[in-house]
Amino acid sequence: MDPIGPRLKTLRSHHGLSQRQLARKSGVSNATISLIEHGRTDPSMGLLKRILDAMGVSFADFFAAENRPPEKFFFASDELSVISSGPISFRQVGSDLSDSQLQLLHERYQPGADTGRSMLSHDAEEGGIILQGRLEVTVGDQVRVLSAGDAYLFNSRLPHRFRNTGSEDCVLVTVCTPPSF
Amino acid sequence: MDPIGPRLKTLRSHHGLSQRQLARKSGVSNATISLIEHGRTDPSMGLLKRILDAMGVSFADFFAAENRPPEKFFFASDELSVISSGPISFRQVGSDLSDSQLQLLHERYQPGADTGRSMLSHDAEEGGIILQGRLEVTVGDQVRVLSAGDAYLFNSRLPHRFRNTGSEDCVLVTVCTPPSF
DNA sequence: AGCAATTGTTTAATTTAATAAACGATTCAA
DNA sequence: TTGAATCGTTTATTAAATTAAACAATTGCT
Repeated sequence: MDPIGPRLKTLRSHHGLSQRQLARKSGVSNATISLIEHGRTDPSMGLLKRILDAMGVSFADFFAAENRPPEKFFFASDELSVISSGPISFRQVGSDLSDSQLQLLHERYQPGADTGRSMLSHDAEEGGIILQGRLEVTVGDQVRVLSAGDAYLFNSRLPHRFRNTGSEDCVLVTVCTPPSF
Repeated sequence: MDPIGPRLKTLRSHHGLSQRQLARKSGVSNATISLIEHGRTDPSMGLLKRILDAMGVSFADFFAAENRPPEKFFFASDELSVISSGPISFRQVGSDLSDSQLQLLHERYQPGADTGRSMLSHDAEEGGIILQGRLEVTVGDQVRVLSAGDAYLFNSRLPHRFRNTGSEDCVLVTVCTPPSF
């Protein structure tokens, strides 16, 4: 496993707590916290949970991300990578999302553009906000035409479809977690 | 967290393994596996990891929160819930995100609006695309002024700040996973 | 200066987890 | 009906985590 000691230490300092303060809040001895942070002991799950609880962090949160921060934070408009062209164009924020949990896209649907029905098996979640034009969105057995300012949010396991039934381009910002491609 | 014993037991049977088979694969005694499944012992992290490794399951997977799909998928423009008003206004897609991994916002910064420095302790990731106006974004020790079409993407653990240094409103779509509030 | 209250670390003692081995209960084959 | 092999559980022993207490170093207050 990866060193949880340093992770715990930075988490503690981010909360502005000393080893002894955290020890009091969690009911764990300060010695144990020191030993864990230095990797000199293999803490039990129950003990680790008491420590994380004291800082309001769940196991899911703590183990969720071993993803290092991306070195590139800002993207000029012309730096957005074009993923696909044709009747539907995607402009993605960031080029390599292998370390990222977030896929942010600027999309444009030409009149008549249609994704077709897609059923994604992986457990993801996606949403979007319409900026311009109209878009017909199908999720499960529900269908709705959204226009500028409207939005959607659903679990990607559900079958879904996007279609521009209007006569003008439809522009929207979408997001997916984790990235779908 | 919830009792890991029953969860581990169902995971094991789902993999078609007996206690002893799993014991051999993981290098852990079968007695220990029985004790864990019955909650009669508090396993150490290293031990639990060996068991999960034998089944190809990561901590993140094991503790990943089971998120049920939201029953509401579509949101009309005037249904976006206004989270905060003042110099910065947030319009959020969805009202209750407790089951969601995705927080999608339509934001408007008035001239001079400033979030101040914020250091979030939870491990999240956030991004956004500028639609209108200009916004000064600070991440770590980097600063950049973004304008329409530009974007950002970073890990929320890093200290960051948003500021509208221009003379007109700045409009953007942002996303955060998991939700920050 | 000094005293008091912190900080993080280390060590001996204690509590607890982890193992090896035995247990009774099944199943299947001879 | 045996015997062998498996299953999950329980117990005595061993190994390791956890603690309490003392350690040296630092900070702030008088």
